[in-house]
Amino acid sequence: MKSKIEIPLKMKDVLREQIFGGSLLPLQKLPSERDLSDLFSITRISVKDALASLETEGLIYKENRRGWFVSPPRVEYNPLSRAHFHQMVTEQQRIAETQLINVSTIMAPSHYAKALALTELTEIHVIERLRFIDGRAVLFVENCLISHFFPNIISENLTQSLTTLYQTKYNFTTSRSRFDVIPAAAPAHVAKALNISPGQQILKICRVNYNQHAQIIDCEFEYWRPDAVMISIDSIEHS
Amino acid sequence: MKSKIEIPLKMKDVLREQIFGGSLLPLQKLPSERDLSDLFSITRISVKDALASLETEGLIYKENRRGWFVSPPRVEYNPLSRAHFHQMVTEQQRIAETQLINVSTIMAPSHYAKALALTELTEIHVIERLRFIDGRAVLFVENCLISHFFPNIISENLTQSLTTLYQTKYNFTTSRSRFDVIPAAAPAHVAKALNISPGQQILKICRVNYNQHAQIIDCEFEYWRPDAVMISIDSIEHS
DNA sequence: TCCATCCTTTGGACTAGTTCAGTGAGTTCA
DNA sequence: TGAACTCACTGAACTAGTCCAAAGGATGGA
Repeated sequence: MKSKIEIPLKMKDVLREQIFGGSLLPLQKLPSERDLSDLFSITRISVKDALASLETEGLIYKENRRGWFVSPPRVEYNPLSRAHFHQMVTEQQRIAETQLINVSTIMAPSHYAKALALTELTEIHVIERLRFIDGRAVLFVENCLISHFFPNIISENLTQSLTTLYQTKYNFTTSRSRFDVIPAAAPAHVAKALNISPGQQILKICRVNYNQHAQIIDCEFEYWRPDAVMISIDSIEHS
Repeated sequence: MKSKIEIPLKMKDVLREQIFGGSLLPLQKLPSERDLSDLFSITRISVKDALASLETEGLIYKENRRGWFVSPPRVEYNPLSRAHFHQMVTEQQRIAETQLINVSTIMAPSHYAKALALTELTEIHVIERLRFIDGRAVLFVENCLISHFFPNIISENLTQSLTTLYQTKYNFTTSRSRFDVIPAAAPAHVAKALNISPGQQILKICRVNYNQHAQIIDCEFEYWRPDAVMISIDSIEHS
């Protein structure tokens, strides 16, 4: 009975073809899982498997209890470049937005203390922001600033680039940065902000920035929707 | 009826605890899906969901029709560093092996031609290799060399570092490299070599290397098991 | 000793349903 | 006009099974 393995393959192929062929456009909604299961005469579990598979290919993405959508092209992101988010996105003819989610001032818990190489209790500001490309939430960012380096920063406009703020208001330039890229699962608070299910696959980037005096001044945790980005680095740009 | 959502969560929590607690050691096999479904009194579909979720956390991995295993710690990988695979792995107190899968000499098909910036029909060597860490296949690599730069290279020992070979035999040093990191799905030939199911999530790295005369001499496609690696880059190392 | 063959175990890929909980559009009402 | 409410629709999370194909250990014969 060949049909058992061929029908779900066919559904994947049909959708893939329509996406590449342009019948389904970026950000467009796919039919519901129930409708697809009727259309292709397969069970919803098979539909879900096929959709999940197209998702890991980066062709489609889902929003919690809203449905499945066609992924727009990836943005190219160079974590070593000085360009900030809005600049990078605009250069690629896309539209960037930033939304401030939360700001808090706390004593650094262990995972932040470790990233910042803190050896004693230190006060930090945690700034949580959500970033959009073409109206779609693709990136959740947590910035952790060692608070004594940045007096009164929390009363500034925190929707703009923090790097610019460091430079203009505190006279800090980023002389060095270190970062790790890790395929990971979305923590609950990130999943909520990005409107994905907790535990879903995301791309995590941990950055540590040093100022011109070789001091660690802040670190950043970025959580990207995995279909939205590609990391792109050229060694010639910083040699 | 709370039990419906709590039991699968419990299974995830139990396994996670045992992994972090050390009751389940790296490379150790988990009970079969059927056994887990009996042990926790949930269906195999729920077991599969929970296991898939632990997989995206990077805690476990599977091998085709063999079972689920506990993931060893990630290796740190700096694609910009000159260190080759064996050196990098050994420095991290792990054991590296390389296995030659296939070597062929062909006219560059479009996806290779694009990466190599070729404008006309050009002959290339394609070297496919499988890399192991602590006995586990974690990385599939395709190297594409523009053949006129490397006369007779295919009769060399291709299990060693190609970069070293470029230097000692052809007097080429890598002066610049460009690379992209993309969360992607495993193509069929990669899935087969890594013994994962086709379409499973992997981390793809595309590298292009330039020699000291600023010529593109080869490119490389790396396909990593996503739980096996973290990309780690420090801007100070190349400034 | 070696090698082919069998047989058990494994995940892979399905069918056919149910219940639950957010989303969001449309309706109601002060 | 605008805020609150309703309700159909969505994916999320399950249950309970079936059949298939590859992997690999056990078996047995040359």
